Order: sequence, then structure tokens, then C-alpha cells
Amino acid sequence: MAARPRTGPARPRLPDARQTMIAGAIDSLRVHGVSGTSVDRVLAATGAPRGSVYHHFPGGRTQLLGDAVSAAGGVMSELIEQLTRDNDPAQALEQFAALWRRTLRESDYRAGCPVFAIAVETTEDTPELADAATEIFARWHRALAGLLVRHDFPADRAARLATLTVAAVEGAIALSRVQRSTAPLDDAVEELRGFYATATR
Amino acid sequence: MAARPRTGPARPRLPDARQTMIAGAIDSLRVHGVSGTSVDRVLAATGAPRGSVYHHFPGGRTQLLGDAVSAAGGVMSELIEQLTRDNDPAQALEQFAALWRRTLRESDYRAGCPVFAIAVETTEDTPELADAATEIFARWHRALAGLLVRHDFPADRAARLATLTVAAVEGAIALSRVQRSTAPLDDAVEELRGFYATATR
DNA sequence: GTCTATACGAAGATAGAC
DNA sequence: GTCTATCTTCGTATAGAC
Repeated sequence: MAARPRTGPARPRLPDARQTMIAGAIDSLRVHGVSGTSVDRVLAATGAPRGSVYHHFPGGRTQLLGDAVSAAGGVMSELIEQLTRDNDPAQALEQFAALWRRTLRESDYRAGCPVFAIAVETTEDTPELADAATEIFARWHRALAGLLVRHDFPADRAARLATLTVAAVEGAIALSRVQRSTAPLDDAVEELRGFYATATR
Repeated sequence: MAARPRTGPARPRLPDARQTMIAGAIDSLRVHGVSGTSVDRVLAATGAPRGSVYHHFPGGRTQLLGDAVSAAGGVMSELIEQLTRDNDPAQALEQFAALWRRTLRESDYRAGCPVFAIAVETTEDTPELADAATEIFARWHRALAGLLVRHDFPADRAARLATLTVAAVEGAIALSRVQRSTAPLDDAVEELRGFYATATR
């Protein structure tokens, strides 16, 4: 990923304009999706001046979005890997769902998943985003399928069930957004957990 | 993409310019989402002239999108109601999935669900779209939950399982798009069908 | 009634002032 | 190195010609 193009020794970690813009882009991706995330919107949200974007992201809007997705995907992946390392399947799912319930409520049901935002839009001009999203989903799938295998699911069933879980949680988050209620997420997760418990292994 | 016969300078004045524009808007919603669906794009895809939009849709872009969602939602709802009337749960799901596999392949994994496109974007300027989408999802949920109840699921489990199904199918379609393969949809649906079969009633 | 021409603003990008 | 001013293109909408 893009390394710091600065010279000199250990630069102090200042509250970087670059990091701020990436955070703003992630927020916008969550709420407005890819097409809805304009440079203008990010600038308005962060208060950064216009030219700064092209100083920090020579590739312009495309690079800003790409870096935002990588950053968001990295953080979410680490979280999922931690949850799937320290819990059994039902617990991991429940903790993940709890975080999403909170995000939904705190954003007034406006914010969704920034990685999923890429999956629901075909953008001819930025195919690299699709590749990045695919990799991130694969990482989540790997973590979850591994957890299921460690809990005695056969590999093929674990793989399918991991896919179902990712699809269902992402889908339910979207339904919860439009319905302005966590009920779809709650219901989907409850059934999934029942599935984990009763599934033949 | 709307089929457009190129028969010289004079386009055949076909069924209805209005219907053609709605169809074009639906196609664009499927591929590019709400923010990505501009009037320009619909015009380019349909070959309709600029002013026609505001003649047929005095409410402009907002009305065009609203009518497109209503039309698409109506067609899809009738299909789902038919499938859930004439089949058992596993069959209905399989037939619905088969249609989506076909759509994914034929669109080269570019087209998704036009109603779901609304659920994944928060658009402050068009809240009526969210309401329309909510109603359509409710209609699908009703049809599916009813089918499950008729197949001996208790009402509360049927309701949750219907939510899980809608969320999982929509989520899996998106994953299939970005992954350019029907595998996510196939896997999610196979697990769901197993769930239908083994679930305690 | 259909379409062309255009006004007006938003958005991506760049040049150059400080 | 940061920001402002500006170019260009795209997008929504309207006026008005035919």
C-alpha cells in the first residue's frame, strides 16, 4: 500500500490531513456509496481545502476511494479475525452483530458497510475497487470458515455457511437501514445462530 | 441495457417513450445504484431526447426513479408471490435463485436488484424511495413467511426465517457480482435450503 | 406533443499564488 | 508545501422552436 512519501527519520504522527480525508471518505462510502462519494463531499465533511486532495492523493478521487477501502477493510478484517479467534461461532456472530446494531443506531440508520458499498455498484471507471473488495470479503470468509471448521463443521459445509453468514449479515444491515430498525439484523442473526447450533456436523 | 434497433436516423416510435425510460432507469439502478443513475445515463441508454423526461416525468429525476422502483418492485413482487404460491419453500427458493443466476450471467455480473440498490444508499433528497423499498421488501417478506407457515413453521420462526432468506439472497447477489461468479449465491442458497429442511417446526 | 438549445450549478482536476 | 482561483465536463432543469 502507499507508503509515506516523506524523507527523514521517524516522523511524528501528527493528526494527518491525509488520514482525516481517508476517514471522511470511509464515512461517505458507508452512507452514500461509491457514486455518491464525491471529492466535494469529503472536503465539506473534513474541512480540507480543495487542492489538498491532489497533493495527498495524486491519483485523485479514484486513489482516495481505493485507499479508503483498504483502510476500512483492514480494520474490519482485524476485528473479525480477533472475534473468530477468541469466540465460538455463535458468540463471534453475536458480538459482530452487536457492533453493527450500535453503528446503525448511532448513525440514525444512515451508515452501512463501506466494503459492501462496492459490491452493490458496478463502476466501470474503478475496477480496482472491486478487486480490493473481493480480497477483503475473502479474508472475512477465511476467518469465519476456519472458526467453523475448528468447531467440527466439515470443510465444505463450513465454507458454504461462512458465505451464507457474510451475505446474510450484509444483506440484513441494508434491510435494517432502509427500515430504520435493527429488527432485520436481529432476526437474521438469531436464525443464523440457531443454524450454527442445530446444523449436522 | 435497453435493446435499441439501429434502423437509420429515424428511430421507430415504439410502444411508449415513458415505458422505455422507466425500463432504462431500472437497468441503470440495477447496475449503477441510485446515485449512479443520472438522467443523462438513462437518456444515453434509451436514445430518448432530453426534454422528454420532463414531459413524461414532471417531477424530474426523482419521479423517474420513483416510478422505476415501483414498476420493478411490482414485477418482482408478483413473481415472488407466484413462486411462493405454487411451490414448497425449497423449490421456490431454488427457482428464484435460478432466475438470479441467469441475470448475473447474462449481465456479465453487472446487474443486481434495483430495490436493494435503494437500501444500501442513504439519499437525503429522495426519502420517498426508501419508503417504497420498505413496502416492497415487506411484500416479499409476507409472501415468503406465509409459505413457511403453510409448511408448518410457527409464525415467529417463519417471520425470522423469511427475513434471513431475503437478506441472504440479496447479500449473496452482491457478493456474486463483485466476485464475478454465482458461487456465493449457490452456496448461500444451498445452506438455506438445508436450513428449511432440517429446521425444527 | 417532440425535440433542440441552453441556463445554471456541481464535480473532477489543475495552475499557480502565497 | 498549502490553499485559492479557475478550467472543463457532467448533470438537472427549462425555454421555446418546430
